[in-house]
Formats: sequence, structure tokens, C-alpha cells
Amino acid sequence: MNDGNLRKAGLKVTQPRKRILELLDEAGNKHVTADDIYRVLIQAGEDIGLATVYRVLNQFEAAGLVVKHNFEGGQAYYELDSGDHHDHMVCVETGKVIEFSNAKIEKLQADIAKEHGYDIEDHSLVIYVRPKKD
Amino acid sequence: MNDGNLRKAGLKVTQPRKRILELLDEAGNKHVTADDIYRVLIQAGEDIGLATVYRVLNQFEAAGLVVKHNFEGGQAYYELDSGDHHDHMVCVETGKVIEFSNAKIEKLQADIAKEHGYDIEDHSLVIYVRPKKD
DNA sequence: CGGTAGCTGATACTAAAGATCAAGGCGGTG
DNA sequence: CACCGCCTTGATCTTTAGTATCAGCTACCG
Repeated sequence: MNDGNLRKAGLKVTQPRKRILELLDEAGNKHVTADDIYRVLIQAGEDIGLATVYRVLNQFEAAGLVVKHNFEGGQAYYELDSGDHHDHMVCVETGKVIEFSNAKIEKLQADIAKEHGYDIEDHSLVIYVRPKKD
Repeated sequence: MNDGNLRKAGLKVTQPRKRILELLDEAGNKHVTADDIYRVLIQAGEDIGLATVYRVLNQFEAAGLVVKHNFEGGQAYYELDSGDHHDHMVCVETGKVIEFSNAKIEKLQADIAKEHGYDIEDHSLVIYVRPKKD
């Protein structure tokens, strides 16, 4: 069923690509690293190489199947592209990631870009938070 | 003159630290990498190690003298902390970086965090833009 | 001026990610 | 349905950003 997405992207429907897509699907709106994916698949007895995971994730990103986030910490995080844009709030204590979207903020950004003579290509907003003190 | 800032941060006023501070000051609101700094200093005939540059930048960041940005591309960018918070707009065609700040956006972010039971610790907003078509 | 705590540069190391390449599998053609 | 070309794969080596280590040096307090 997901095979169609791969074909549309001009990618052969291979075992590793199917597995990785599946896994991203199961992860839902959790954000995983290339290494997370690799370890889970190895654990599951798959015969897969880390290089393949990186390669496939890049292809998925280029194809628009997947979104890549560069939070702090050096590692890239991936999630399936659900189509609806959203931003992220990361708790610096628990590491929890909350997704949100706010039309007003989006609008303000577009306005700011326009003021400077630009069009928005993309944007990345990450709010780092900690639990409210009682 | 800038020595005071170093002392306040509990750091000895050493040659490498003075040089790096100076260089950041000259850079103004341009954003430089650790490697940029290293290369410029070596070029200028200084006897400095790359490790020192990274170490000092971390200390400066911890002391609040410097702000570290994680744009896309894997390398961290640094700039002197001017005190007034601002966000960044990066032109994907020219690489130009424009700083801006918008009180409404800041306020909306605080509201969103509060709604979810969090306080804002920090945030990072980068808008990727391209010149408006005529 | 000394003594010492803190700093430095060289070097070795780690981790994330990309490049390479021989071997293998997908899928179009007959 | 078997074949063959070409895309893909896994293992491995390489690259790059950044950190850890450690012997020697230096700022700075008295």
C-alpha cells in the first residue's frame, strides 16, 4: 500500500525502504534518528546497514515523504511528512517533543519576509521549554 | 576594556580569550564558526589551537557573552550576545542572514508554552527565504 | 617576584554522516 | 517465467565537528 509512495518517488520498492517506511509510520509523531531506526531493525533481525538507513532517509526527504529536523544535539530527527506543517516545542528536562501550529505566527513570519523583500521558502521554529514551576 | 567581561565571567584574561573576543567584536552581526575563528587567527600569525577555540567559545556561551546558533549544515555559528534577542532570516539563494525581532511572535510563543503547562527556556526561529519574484 | 590554580596547544579520540564498491535483487522485456 | 541491466545494498573506509587528555605554561594573588 505504501509501495505507491515509493514508486511515485522513482524509488524501487525494496525490503529496506519498505521496512523503514513502516517503522516511521509506526513511530507516528514521535521523532526518530537514523540510529534509532538502525537499532530497531537490527534488533528485529533485519539484515540492514547503517549506511542504507542514512541513504534511504535522504531519499525520502528529497522525495518529500519525510521531514528532517535539526534540533540541538547534533543528531537529525526524522518524521513522516503528514502534509500539515507544524512547529516543535522541546522540553529540556524530559526531552519530550510537542507539536503545535499557530496560524498567527505563520502569518507574522510571512509579513516580516515580505517587508524585507523576500518570500518564505521554509522555516523552523523550535521552542525549548521546561515544566512550569508550581 | 573588554577584559572586564572576561573577569565578570570568572575567566582569566588570557591572550587567546582576548583575541577571540576581539574577533567576534569585529565580526559584528556576522555569524562565524569555530573554524572561521581558528583560521583567521592562524592567518594572523597567532599561536592558537583549534581545541582552545572550541573551549573558549563554550565558556563564552556559558557566560552569556556569546550566542550559539545551529542553522542547517552541521556547523555551529557564533555571534556576540548584544543583549537584545533576535531571530534570523536566511536567504537560501545568497546565504545572506538578516536579523529581526518581533514582539508579537515572542508573545504568541509564550502563550503556547503556557497553554501546555511549560515556561519558555529559549527558542530558535529561522525563516528560510528567497528574493521575491518581480 | 614567586607559587599555584587555571589555562593552553598538540594530539588522540568519538560520533554523525557521507563516499566507495563489489555483490545482490527488482522489475521490464521477451 | 526466466533473463539481464541497472539500481540498490551492506560492509567498510573516510570526513567533519567537536570533546577529552595531559604535560607544560601563564595570569594573577599575595
